[in-house]
Amino acid sequence: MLDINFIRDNKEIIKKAITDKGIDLDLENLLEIDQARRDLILKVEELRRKRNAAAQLRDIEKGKAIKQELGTLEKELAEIENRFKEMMLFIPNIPSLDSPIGPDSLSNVEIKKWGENPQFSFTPKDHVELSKALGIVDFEAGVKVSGFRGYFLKGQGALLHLAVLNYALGKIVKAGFTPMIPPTLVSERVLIGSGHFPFGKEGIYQIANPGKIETGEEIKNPVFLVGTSEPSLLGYFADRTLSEAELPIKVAGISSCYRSEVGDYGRDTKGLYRVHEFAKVEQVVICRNDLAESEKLFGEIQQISEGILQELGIPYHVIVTSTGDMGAGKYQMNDIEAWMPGRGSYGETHSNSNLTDWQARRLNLKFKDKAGETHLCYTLNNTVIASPRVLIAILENFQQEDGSVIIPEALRPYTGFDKIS
RNA sequence: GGAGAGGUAGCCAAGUGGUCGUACGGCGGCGGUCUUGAAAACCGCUUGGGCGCAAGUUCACGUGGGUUCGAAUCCCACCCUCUCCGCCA
Repeated sequence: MLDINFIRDNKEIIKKAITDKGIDLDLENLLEIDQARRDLILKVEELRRKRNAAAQLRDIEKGKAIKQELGTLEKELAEIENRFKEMMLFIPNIPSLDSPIGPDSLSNVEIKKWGENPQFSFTPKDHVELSKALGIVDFEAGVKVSGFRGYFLKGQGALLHLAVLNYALGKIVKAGFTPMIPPTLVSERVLIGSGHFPFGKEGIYQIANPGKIETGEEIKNPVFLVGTSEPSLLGYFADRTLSEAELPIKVAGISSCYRSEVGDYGRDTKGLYRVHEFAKVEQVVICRNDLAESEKLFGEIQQISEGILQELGIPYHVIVTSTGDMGAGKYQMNDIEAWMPGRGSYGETHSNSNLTDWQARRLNLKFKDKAGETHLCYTLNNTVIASPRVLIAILENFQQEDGSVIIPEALRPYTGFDKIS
């Protein structure tokens, strides 16, 4: 969401953003509705003024007449206001000038490569083969218990999963972030706030109350499972006016994440790459409405994530996400993709985003500056680590000829073992 | 799940159909007087959104409806908090 005044004054910029991001939105129609809305507001307010005056004078006759007219117009205004708000939710953020313009991920641009991809003197296995042989993942049982894309981590697999998360959490806390264990069951409001709604609605699980469904009752306050702790962490600060002195706020959420992946039925159907349920440590930053500062923080949280892969010794590259691939709310987005020998390609493990004030406007998240004026905050978020996806990179990159896997040094204090065999 | 109480500004809290959400009072915060400095005392200032070039106007007392010329106040639904009971990791 953007400021309607800004939209009115910058039609061409908005139109370009809509096109570049591939959003289905008729800006001219929105502006017409906006105009009609404002005309109506003038009329309604004038009538309300008269109504208030008549009531003050106890002029019952006049009051009754105004009430009639006002009722009709207020109903009309409410309808148009709703349509306006709905459309406003679809207004995308303006992408940064550095972002490549293109419709999809094919237009993403690699800007950095780190590490050397391992050269194997034997035929390397993929993580599915490896983990089955090592007995650390059970896909069949996962499907039996949970359905498609279900999995069990067991033994050293379960320990490695927890080790990775604990290691990452330790790192992010050391970097000055406040660790948070947020709700994963959230209201619609926070998902609209983060921008996951209305765009990615089908990707989010809704929790139904079966009793209510069966009796045909309407679910008044639906709840949803988050796909990342980002909405929860942002929701924590919704409707607040922070003081400039406490910014930037840095928090890290550790949570389960749930994704229906309905748009990706046929993709990555094997293994741990695309699962319905995983765990993630996520970093969220809230800062002043200063573009330069937000870009600096964007770099900082990028470094934290890259530092983790470097310490683990996992080769990766960084890509700048194109306008069509970054999502409506984003000003800028970088993905980190780790080298996954089993795929013979990189696979996304981290996603870093600067949303400027797009989320803050939806969330009503503000700060008061030293002069006492209030402004919207800027928000950013980036993955610290997501498991089990990162396990793919660990298993496949550090596999040995005998099928065992060497654990990166940095993880050993957390696993308690240096090898899976 | 049952019974009861409640939701008003940063916090506590008054207001229960007609001068005001320009919201009693208190705390906190900010500024000032006094003081060598501080404390205390005293004085003053302290909600946000929309529309409008402006003057101004309108909205907001948990949320959404309704009754009324007029609603924080009456009615309905929903959400949330607290207390007690029940169940429970």
